[in-house]
Amino acid sequence: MILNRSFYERNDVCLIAKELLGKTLVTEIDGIRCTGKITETEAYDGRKDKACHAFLNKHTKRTEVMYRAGGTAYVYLCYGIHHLFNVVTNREGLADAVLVRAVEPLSGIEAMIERRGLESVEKRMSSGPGTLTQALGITTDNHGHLLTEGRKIWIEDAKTIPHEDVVSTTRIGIDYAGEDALLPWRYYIKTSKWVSKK
DNA sequence: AATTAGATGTTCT
DNA sequence: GAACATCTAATTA
Repeated sequence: MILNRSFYERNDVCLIAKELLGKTLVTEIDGIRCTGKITETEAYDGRKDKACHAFLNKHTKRTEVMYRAGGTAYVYLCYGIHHLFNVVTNREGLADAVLVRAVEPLSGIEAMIERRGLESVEKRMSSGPGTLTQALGITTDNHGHLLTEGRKIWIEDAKTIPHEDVVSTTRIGIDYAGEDALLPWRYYIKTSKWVSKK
């Protein structure tokens, strides 16, 4: 079942980031269907989190879609090279988002290997925010796409990971955010090897 | 095993 | 110009 608006529009981005663990991320790009189990996420809060691109209601061309309704894809180019995939959450006007940082490949493996330029499946294929998007074929073309329609990109429901199997720790690459860099808003599945950094 | 350099669009100074 | 929600290959120790 495809996750719908009521899942994404809740007013608790950290809860949604945790609940996204274990769910299935699906892409159907260039006619190829690929799926992966979400194993690592990070939460960003537009109102109280300095690390968020939309902190203090900041509007730029890039952040505009973060203010849309929950369930919208926010894809941006990082370091001029990597496409990072986020899910916008909360109601329209409240700019929260969850960054998907790693997935475990489930199907469409051949296409993922091809896109990543690998010979076989290995950890580095999709455990990292820049690599999973490359594996699944996600680019800034998908920026602003609705995840609730089952077209090109969506997320399907799956069993929620039990609380004791979820690790909550600090986020990566946001040292510039001062004290907010210490918030334990990165979540990953303890038993999974498909995690960028333990 | 740990550190460094190089790739490079968008945004802000 | 500088910084940035990164990754890889090469270098150092």
